[in-house]
Amino acid sequence: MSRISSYYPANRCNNVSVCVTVSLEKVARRAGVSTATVSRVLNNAELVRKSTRTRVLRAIEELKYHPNLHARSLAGGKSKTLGVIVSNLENPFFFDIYKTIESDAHKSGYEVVMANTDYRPEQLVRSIRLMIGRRVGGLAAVVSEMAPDLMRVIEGSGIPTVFYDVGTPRANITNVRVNYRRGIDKIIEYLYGAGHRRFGFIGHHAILEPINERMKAVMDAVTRVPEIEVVTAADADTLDGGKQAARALLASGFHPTAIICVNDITAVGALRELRERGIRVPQDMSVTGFDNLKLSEFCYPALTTVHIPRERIGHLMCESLISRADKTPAAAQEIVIDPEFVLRDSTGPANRAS
Amino acid sequence: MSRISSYYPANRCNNVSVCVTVSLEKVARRAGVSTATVSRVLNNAELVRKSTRTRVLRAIEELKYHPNLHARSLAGGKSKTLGVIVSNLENPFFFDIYKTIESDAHKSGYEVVMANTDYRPEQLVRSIRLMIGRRVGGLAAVVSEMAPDLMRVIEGSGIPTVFYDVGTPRANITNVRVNYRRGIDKIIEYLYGAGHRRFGFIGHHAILEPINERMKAVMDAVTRVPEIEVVTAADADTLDGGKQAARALLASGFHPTAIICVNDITAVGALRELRERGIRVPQDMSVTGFDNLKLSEFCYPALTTVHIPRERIGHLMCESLISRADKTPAAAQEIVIDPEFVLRDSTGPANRAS
DNA sequence: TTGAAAGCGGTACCAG
DNA sequence: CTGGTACCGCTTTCAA
Repeated sequence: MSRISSYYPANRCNNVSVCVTVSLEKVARRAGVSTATVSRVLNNAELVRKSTRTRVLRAIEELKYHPNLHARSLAGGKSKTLGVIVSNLENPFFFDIYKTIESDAHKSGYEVVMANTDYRPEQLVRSIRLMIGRRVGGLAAVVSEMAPDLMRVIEGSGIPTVFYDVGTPRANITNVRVNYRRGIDKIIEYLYGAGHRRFGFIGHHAILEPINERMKAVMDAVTRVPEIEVVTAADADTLDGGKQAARALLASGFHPTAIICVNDITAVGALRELRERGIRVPQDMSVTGFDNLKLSEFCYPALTTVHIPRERIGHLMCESLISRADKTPAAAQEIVIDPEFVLRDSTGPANRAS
Repeated sequence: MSRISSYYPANRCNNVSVCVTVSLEKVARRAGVSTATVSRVLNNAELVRKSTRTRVLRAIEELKYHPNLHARSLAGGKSKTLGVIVSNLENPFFFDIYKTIESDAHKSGYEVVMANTDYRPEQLVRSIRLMIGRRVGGLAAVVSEMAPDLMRVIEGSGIPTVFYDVGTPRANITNVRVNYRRGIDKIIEYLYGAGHRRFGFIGHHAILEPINERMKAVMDAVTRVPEIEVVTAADADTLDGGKQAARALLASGFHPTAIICVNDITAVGALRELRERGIRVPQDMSVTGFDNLKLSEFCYPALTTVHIPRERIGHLMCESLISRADKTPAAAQEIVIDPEFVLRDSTGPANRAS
């Protein structure tokens, strides 16, 4: 139930439009100076006589003047704005990177505009166009999806860009990526050592393509060590998705002793499904995550996972952008990060009885 | 360790700047038409002869033309952009509302720009100025903090605005709020009925002010029922914050039988602290959350909490904005939502032994 | 130190 | 249907 009460009659809009269009010119007129002077006060305050400045400032105050940013960047030609595109801000993995970029950008006097794609390629394209249209000074794409000839569009725009996870280096495009294979290998190595031979792999739709590195790393392990068996399942990159995927996996008839999840979020979802079925972790089943989110310490049992340094990634991406945007010509490059294994409570020796 | 490899020498930037400034005019010239015609093709495609349009479209394609959105909104005067400001996007509570607004906005042809304040009033002010500067067509503020005379600035801007949680209705400002008191009362009522008399209350810094409704509701309960005792603690609105607050609470010497948390995130943090100390939930201690995040079902034990309909709130906020932005003059109003109690596994009878 | 004026890249109205 | 053109609000020479 909700209560709705009107506070103002619908037609009480008289004095609102007063301030609808306060332009530089009006401020100038009120202060008895030219628009150029007002502009100077707003920017290089030095070049204006103090008394004049005070007068202008007062006019700005009285008129509640807010400069039109569109006009500003149109006239100025420069941007001081970075665009950040992420696949799924709901997953703290992306949020942590986003937040670091934003924070660094602010420190350098940049504004940030964000776009979320929900892993949808059309949305990615849309967002890229939007960012180009806004003439951002740099573009960071933390996405797992890709769209045909997107790279060419970006290259054509000439905007300094940095991709995480996907894409290839180009003239104006730098790439940051994590060596997921190494991470997966470390997990399998550990589990194998603990006696596990039958693995379940839980991905999410965007990562399911056989081209994906994490997926491939798992499948390659099977090829390498014949005694290993793997069955995979995938659903959305959410808690629910992980739960559903686990359910599908367990319904397949295959009986893994360990479930390797593509990330911590889906792992927490899987934990829930196991708990509901009375399958104990790690006694009956081992579960691993990936990312080392804060949540992986707070869930129960705490997740064995692989640490991906999200802050470091954010710093690298932002720095790459700003250094190029500020005309310090740097080479486009590729940066690869090695992840580290983190042992917690969700894994243990294989339960041979099962 | 990370490997860094350069793919391109630093000075290979020759053909990049080719496309740096493709304007309407260049497209027009290439297509052999006027800028007005190109503009028409981009907007009211109907009014242009098909052959002409094809020619223009081809020129756009060849030049990789992307309209400058700043110029567009400057000339057009209108915005088709909504601003959304939130306190802490890291908390899914805010994200869920944000996502709903964004989705609804897109359906109505609006773009969305987001700003995160981290509960900092200065950041709130900064963000509001930014949104006004961008001349957004509507502004949604999902924030718990407030800054002096902020409401006046917004009212002065004339931008259709909707606040969640804070603020008061004005000429152009609508308010949506949840009756937190009712939610807290339901929790206390349930716990009291289960025999609990000594409560701990965990807030977060932004909510700690005694003016805050949730805080007050708890304190009022104490006044109403003399046998109830409450001790409060607060930290950040994060998993860690909840954990720290729980630790502080338990270190105070006071021995509650139930801990009421301001929201689910801090509750999950508190659960972790209790687990580390070997305090069983709910046998030794009951814990409640607030918000009914997805996470509250997936944590262990699943949280007893209060449901806040975040999607509904998002819909309401967005609709309020768009209806006003599209010149359907609607009254500014206040909308109050009643939350519902959700019983799960983190609460039980008071443990009289403790 | 300050003002006048030429754009920045579009939109939209008015003629043709 | 299409072209010419007057702005939109601000920055930035160039002169004064």
